[in-house]
Amino acid sequence: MSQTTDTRRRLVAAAQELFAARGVGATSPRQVLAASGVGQGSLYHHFPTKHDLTLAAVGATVDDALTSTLRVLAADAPVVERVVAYLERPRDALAGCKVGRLTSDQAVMDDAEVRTVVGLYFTRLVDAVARVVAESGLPVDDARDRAHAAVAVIQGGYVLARATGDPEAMRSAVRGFVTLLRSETAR
Amino acid sequence: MSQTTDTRRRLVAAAQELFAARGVGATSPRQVLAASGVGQGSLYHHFPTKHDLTLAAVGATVDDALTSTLRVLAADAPVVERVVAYLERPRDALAGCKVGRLTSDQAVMDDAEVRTVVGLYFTRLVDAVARVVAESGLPVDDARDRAHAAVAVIQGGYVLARATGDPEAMRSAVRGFVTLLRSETAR
DNA sequence: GTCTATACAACGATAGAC
DNA sequence: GTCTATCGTTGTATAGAC
Repeated sequence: MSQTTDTRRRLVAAAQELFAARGVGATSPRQVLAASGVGQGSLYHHFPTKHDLTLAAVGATVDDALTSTLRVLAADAPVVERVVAYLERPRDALAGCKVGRLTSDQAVMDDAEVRTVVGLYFTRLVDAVARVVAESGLPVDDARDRAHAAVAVIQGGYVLARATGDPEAMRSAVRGFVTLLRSETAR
Repeated sequence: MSQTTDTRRRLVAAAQELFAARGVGATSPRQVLAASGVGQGSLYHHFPTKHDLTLAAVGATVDDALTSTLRVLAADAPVVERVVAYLERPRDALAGCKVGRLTSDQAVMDDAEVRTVVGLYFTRLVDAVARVVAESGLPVDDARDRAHAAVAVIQGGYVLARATGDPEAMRSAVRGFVTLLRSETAR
């Protein structure tokens, strides 16, 4: 593995962490430098502008998140339980969703390319959940509505937990939704 | 009405608009000046620091939002329909929630006083929805879970709509949740 | 209370030596 | 590919006249 590649990775990894903790707009290239331990010249060699660094870091974060979520949804279990497994997955509620938080980050929304990457994450996530729900035999449109609601409960759970400073808010929202989901199935 | 009060109001109104459109961290005192038409000296006379201006503007936005939502929840209708009325309320989904978006705004989360105001908004909102749900006779804990889920669906709906650039994502999430809510009631 | 002018740090980015 | 030094701009805030 070349040194080039290694430096690049350290920069991207440092950017991913800082973006997750403080957002893109509130993170400066200088902070990424300090966190990664590389020099200023190196950063601008690998990533000429902040846009380039942001695209690489957000792209990596989106890939990681999608991969691990799709694995949970593909488990060998009844349809409802696979959706419930997604919903009840352990999460750092107070940290917020690494991807979802970017939708109110002006530095992201002002950058068409990065915004597209964030949009694709949610499109694919909702599609994956909808496919699972549709296995139950529910009409496709209804399955998509359920999928949107499920993903929204998680994203909103993050907002509630962060706003109140209480991770229990996320768990309460999930419990409320799962109860409704199961009560329907049990009918 | 004194000129002092009027200048103050124009500053707060301009700050509210800019904060709603671009967030607190991404809005500078200079932009507030330009939008309000007042001079630099005036701003710093009424609000010595950005913190002071932020607290006033966010406080006003929270008050407005809470007041109008509580009115919807107090309508004269069956319990489930009052919750549905809150859920189906017309919203500018692509703009995001003026309050919810602040939970991923670093300038807000770094300011303990402002953060508290945002937290209280959601605490009160969830409490209000939970009280309505509890009128149905559901145990209090279950009512609170439903309320958290309902508010989360809306907040998550904003995230989905903004991420995908499609307001239909919010409507789909709401439809999915309302269907589950009504199916339970109809049992 | 409001104005103009200014201070000082941090921002994103570039220059040019090695 | 990486370094140190520096650029021009904007951020938040202050000074002092009116």
